[in-house]
This record gives sequence, structure tokens and C-alpha cells, in this order.
Amino acid sequence: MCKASNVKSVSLDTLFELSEFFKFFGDTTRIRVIHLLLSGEMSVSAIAEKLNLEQSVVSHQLRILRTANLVKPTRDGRKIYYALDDEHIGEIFNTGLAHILHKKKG
Amino acid sequence: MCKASNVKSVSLDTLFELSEFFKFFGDTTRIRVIHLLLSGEMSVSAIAEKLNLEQSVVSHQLRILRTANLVKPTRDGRKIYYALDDEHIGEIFNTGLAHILHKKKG
DNA sequence: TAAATATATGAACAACAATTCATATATACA
DNA sequence: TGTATATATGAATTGTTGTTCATATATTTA
Repeated sequence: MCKASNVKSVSLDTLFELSEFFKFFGDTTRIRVIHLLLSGEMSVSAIAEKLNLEQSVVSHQLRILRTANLVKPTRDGRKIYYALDDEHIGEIFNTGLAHILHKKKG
Repeated sequence: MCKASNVKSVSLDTLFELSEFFKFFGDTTRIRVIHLLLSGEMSVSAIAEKLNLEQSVVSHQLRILRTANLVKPTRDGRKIYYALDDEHIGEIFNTGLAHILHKKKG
């Protein structure tokens, strides 16, 4: 028998995946990259320059995001342009941002 | 001159806070606690029992969430009941969950 | 094909975070 | 007041993660 509740029960497995998913947003470098890509695709070198980061730092973090299918690379010549690959990313980013901004106002 | 964009620019400082905020959701233990508290307040021992975790593990993680004002303790006798302290938490949890569930379906 | 440019990646290192264990604090009750 | 119960916390340990540095791969162009 289940207790009545308005909150859906979530499997242990899904909760684990959920925490893994939030981890992608839980790093300054990655969140800056995500924020940048919200405005559109950008090459690795452009990202590095814009964020004032070493190229290898950006590449390493892009690999993490790419492996998780959060960003998608497209090669053009010797440049590789990265774009957000999931329509939910902006929504999650903005939900968190709304919280932070709301908190700042007191 | 600014380039036209539909995406709000966010300060470095705010992006850092945002990533720090998402970190709270980026741990299995904490996300399980948060999920549990979505149904209502619960004592430390009840949380530990329900999640099959050591009491000190739960207390340590609750301290992290408490310090960030994500949960709020209320003492009743020798028990301390924890409840979610921020109305946005459920929203963020559900936004992430929707993404995970959507992904699972393919 | 050689040089230059753009990106990726492996290994080492450093920083950080979660758990464990022991113990401290606080409350209730006999 | 002494004991039991509930929770918190510090220290040590372990596991994880991000960065750095060196180098590899891929593409373009001279």
C-alpha cells in the first residue's frame, strides 16, 4: 500500500542520474561555457578567448559536456564550433539563475 | 556597442554563485534527501532510515544544505525535523527530472 | 611535403568533497 | 543526577575532479 502523496516517487537509479546531470552545471568553467553558448555556437578558440581560459581547459570541459550530449561539435575547416545540443539546458540554467537573482534581492 | 541578443548577460560573480548552487543538487546523497523532503519535513533519523544511510552521513549533508538555506531545521523534543526552505527547490528538481525522464524515453 | 593553426588528449598534480569513526552536545526521562 | 536517545561535528581517509603541461591529431596553406 502506498501512502498518498502529491510528489512522484523517483527510482534510486534516476536520482543518481539526476545528480550526475546537475554536476555538469556545478562547475564555474562549464557554467560559463554554457552561458556563452546560450547565445549561439562558438569555436573552441573563441570560447577560450572570451572566457580568458587556456585552450586545453576549454577542450577538457567541452569533452565532458560533449560526452553527456549537452553540446554538439561541428567542424568547419580547422575550427570546431560547439553548440548546445539540448533544448532543456537553457531552461535549467534560467531556473537556477532565477533563484540566484531572487535571493540576491533579499 | 552591444551585439543584439535575446540572452541576458550574467556577471562572472553570478555565474560562480549559480555553479555553486547547482553543486548542491550534484550529489546523490543530497538529491535523495531533497527528493524525500519534497513530500514534507522529516527527522534526521527518519531520513537516515528511509535512505539506508548512516546518521552522520545524513547530518553532514544536512549541514551543507542548511548552511545554504536550502533546508530548515525545527526541533521537537530531541528530534530535529528538516524541511525544504526554498520554494524554488522543487522547481529546479523537477526541471532536471523532466530532462532525465525525457532522455530515457529516447 | 613542410609549416602553421586549431583542437584533443594523456599523465601528473593539486584541490576538494564525501564518508567513516569517534566523540561531543543536547534533550528527555527514570 | 544518571542514562538513553537524537543529532552534530572534528579528524582522518579516500575518492573524485579540475587544471597544467606536454604532446598528438587534423586541417589548411605556402
